Order: sequence, then structure tokens, then C-alpha cells
Amino acid sequence: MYFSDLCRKIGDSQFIRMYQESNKKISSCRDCKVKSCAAAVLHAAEIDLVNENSRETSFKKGDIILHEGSMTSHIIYLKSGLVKEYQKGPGDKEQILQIIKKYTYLGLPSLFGDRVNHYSYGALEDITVCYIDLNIFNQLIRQNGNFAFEILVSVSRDSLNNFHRFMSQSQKKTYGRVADALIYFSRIIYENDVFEIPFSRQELADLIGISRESATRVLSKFNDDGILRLSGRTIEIVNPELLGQISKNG
Amino acid sequence: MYFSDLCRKIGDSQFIRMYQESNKKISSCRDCKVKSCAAAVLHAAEIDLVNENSRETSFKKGDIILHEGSMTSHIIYLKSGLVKEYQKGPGDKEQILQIIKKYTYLGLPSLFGDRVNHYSYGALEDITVCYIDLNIFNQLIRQNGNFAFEILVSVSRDSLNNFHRFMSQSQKKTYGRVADALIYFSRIIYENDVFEIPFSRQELADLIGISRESATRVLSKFNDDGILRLSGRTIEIVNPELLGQISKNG
DNA sequence: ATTTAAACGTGCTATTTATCACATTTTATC
DNA sequence: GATAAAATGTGATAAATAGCACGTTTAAAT
Repeated sequence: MYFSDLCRKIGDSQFIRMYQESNKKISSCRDCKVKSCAAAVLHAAEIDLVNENSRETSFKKGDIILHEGSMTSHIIYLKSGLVKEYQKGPGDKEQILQIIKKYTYLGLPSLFGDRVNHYSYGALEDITVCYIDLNIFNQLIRQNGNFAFEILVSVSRDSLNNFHRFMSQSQKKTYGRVADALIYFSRIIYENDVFEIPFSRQELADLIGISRESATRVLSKFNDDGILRLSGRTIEIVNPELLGQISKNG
Repeated sequence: MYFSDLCRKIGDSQFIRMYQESNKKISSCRDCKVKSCAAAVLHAAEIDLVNENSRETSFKKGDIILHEGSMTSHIIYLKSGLVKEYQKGPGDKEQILQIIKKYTYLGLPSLFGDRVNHYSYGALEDITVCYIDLNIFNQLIRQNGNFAFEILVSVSRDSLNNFHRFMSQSQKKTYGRVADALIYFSRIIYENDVFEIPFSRQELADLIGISRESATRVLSKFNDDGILRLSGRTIEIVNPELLGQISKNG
């Protein structure tokens, strides 16, 4: 393994910044096809400012993008791929807070707080991200009210989503929670009844807040009952109505 | 019970607005001693604008301020007293999301989303709030970047706090969760080792996500072990170190 | 002050779910 | 493609916690 690979594995942001500096900018933010909806309200001059203070980078599956506890100088915008946001709990048990899909800023709440990353971010697939200088980002918020508003909408949506998951976990039993997670993947993440999850059963369990064995068992049960069709990490939801029922009943 | 009392009990915002209209404004926002830290960045003209489009109202203990699912035309700023933010889960089980103390806007995330209140808010004590017209509020965010930034900080802090509670609930067992809640009250809400909670054991359990009986039992255990001194709803934390230890170990 | 209702504490039991152990399958590596 | 390593599935068991029942205390209403 190369040194650069190692640095990415362990989420060494110092190196990642160096790497960015050395990485030639190939395209302009003006031409970027995947810029955030918030960026739509920026003026041409503001976009150029972002252009001069941002850098595109990619990570490989399994890489750690950010480590909880680390300090931040840049905000990260996810341009493609899936990322898990997680924390280590007592006994190094990993709690996955959410699966994040493209076109999302990572860890906005941390940025407006103490600038310490409260969560870790790991790449579930090969991904591309954009690093944007935090001072520039903050400047844009203060000088462009519409941009501020869009970011506020984004943070708010995130907050509500997470509340929803919180409710699911504290009020529902194992079956209901697994059902919720499956519905979430099919509706929000993949927008399809068939999908292949890029993470292990253990990670699924860490997301739902149950044990690996329980996750396996519930999935098998759903498979036997004809609600799902399982094949490794590929999941097909055969009976969404019944799944919704299970979610609803807790 | 008077009609007005009934309306307050059930959180009838229609009536509450009428009530506000009829209620003479006694003081100006300029002189208000409890305005939000965000308001500190407003210009005099902006404060006057808020002044003309806001109204102070009070609620009695037990009143419902807002009902989940209702639409909003005003944002509510809590000037004094404690409020619970909650949702009804399957089987009408109440999940309390957080206890909110004064100098806080209620339900900001809902306002920047679909304008539907996702949670209910109930007064745990007699409280005073300020209703501010939502359009004016949004206008201020767009035209005053510093104000937007402060609101963003507020929403972010809230989001992080709730993530913290989420982690506590999904990773920790009953004892750890109760310990967390007690530490939260003493450090964040009351800033004192002795405090009197203005809510029942059932509500405490609903906040922690456990049964009433379990809450009672854990508190009794802590009392017997000399960690707490209990007397009805008055709680004295005698041994904060040990409590911290219990929280840490899950 | 008396009555009524709500909140609280506690033993017992049932249920849920984690944990352990180990067989089996899949994936990665050279 | 052989071998090692990681991930997965499944039964048995233990631990944690909810639910129930009921007696007691506290608070509210008239």
C-alpha cells in the first residue's frame, strides 16, 4: 500500500490537503454539472471565488474521509457515491447515523458549531468530493442571503430526517426498524424497489442500532414471508405494502 | 373552563392568533430584555419591523403551544419557562424529543422545510413566548447575512444536541440513559446539582425512551446507592463523578 | 376538609433481543 | 486457482426490559 493510500485510509486530512494542492484543477466551478442547489443562487463573481478556493478529490471504497474529533478548514461537498456518517460508542461499537448520498454537504452542523467534526465519514463506494474553503463558505453565507437560506433549508431537512430516524429507533422494535431502513433505501437513496447495498450486514445493523445476528434473522424472515427477495447484498422489495404495515405497527 | 382556556389546551393556533391580535402590545422589541442572540445583529429599522409584526403571549402549565401536523404562519420564540417537544408514536406512545429552555426558537427546522410543524410543543410550566411573523423572519434572514448566520448556528447546535441524545439512546442501556438525562438537566437546563423537574416520571421515561416502571426503578437504585437524593420531583445529584462513570460505561 | 383522581413504587412474569459458539459461504490475496 | 480471511447464517442461552397487577402516596377539585 502506498503512503497516499494509507493517509486516505486513516482520514489524514493534513495529507489530503497537500494532495489537493498538488492536484491540478481540471475544470471550473462555472462548468460543474453537480454543484449544489444552494450554489444556484450565487452570482458569477461568487462562483469564481469558490472556484479559486476549492478542489476536487476522490476517495476509494473503504477510505475514511474525515475522522471524528478532527478540526476542519474546508467544507466537503459530496459529488458522487455513498458515504456513511458514524460515531464510535462505548466499547468501540460503531453507530452509523446516516447514509449520505450525492449532492450533499458533509457535516454542516459541525461547521457552524465549534468547527470540530463530531462524526466520522467513510466512503462506502468510490466517491468524488469537493473541498471548499470554510472561510469563503462562511463569507458567502453572510453576504448572500439567498445562499444562507438554501443552506438553512439543507440543514433543516437533515435535522428532520434524523429526528425521524431517532423516533424510529426509540419507538419501534427490531422488525419495524429494519422495515424503516429498507423503505428508506428504496425510496430515498435508490428510488427503486431493487437495490444493492454497498455495505455489510454488520453495517446495516450499526445503522439500525441492533445486533448483526438480529439483522440477519429479520431479513431472512422477511425473505421467507415473501416480503423481500434476498441475494447477498442485493435486495428486492416484493411487497412494499406489507413492509409499510410492519413499519407502521412498530 | 373558559373557551379561551380550551383553545390553549388543545393548541388551537387559529384562536391563539386572534387572541394575540386583541392583546395590546405593551412594550417594544427595542426594549425587550430577552431578545435572541440572533437579534443582536439586527439594525434598528429591522427591529422595528419585528416589533410591528410580533406579539407576546403567555401559556399556562399543561397548555399545548403547537400541535404536530399544524401549519405555521409565525415563528415562536420562548422567552421564559420550560417546554417539551414531542411526537406521538405507534399506540399513542409519547416520545419526548427534548426539553427546551428559554431563549430558544421553537421548531426552526420545520419552518425551513415544508412549514408543517413536525412536533408538538407543550408548556411544562407557565411560559411566555413571542410570535413573530414567518415572512418577516425569512425576509430578515435573506437581507441580513449575520442574522442568517446566527440562526444557522442555532439550528446546528440543536441538531448536534439531538444527535448526542440519539447516540445515548441507541448505544446505551437504561442506567446510562437515565444518567445522561440527569446530567443534562443539571448541566444544561438548571446549571445546578439540585433541581425540581416540572414533569412526571412518565414524562421522564418518555424522554429517555424507557418505561415508567424502569425509570422509577433506576432512580430508586441511584438513590439507594447514594448517587442521588430523591424527594418527589426534587433531585439532588450527590455523586456526579459516579453518575458520569455510569453514563460513560453505557 | 373531604373526596376523587392522578401519579408513584414494587414484585412478578413474559417478551424481546443480545451474546456466544460454530458451521458455511463469500470475498480477497498472492 | 489455492489459501487465507472476512462475512454470513443459525441454534441455544442469558440478560435486559417491558407489561401487568396492585397497594400507596400525592395532588387536584369542590
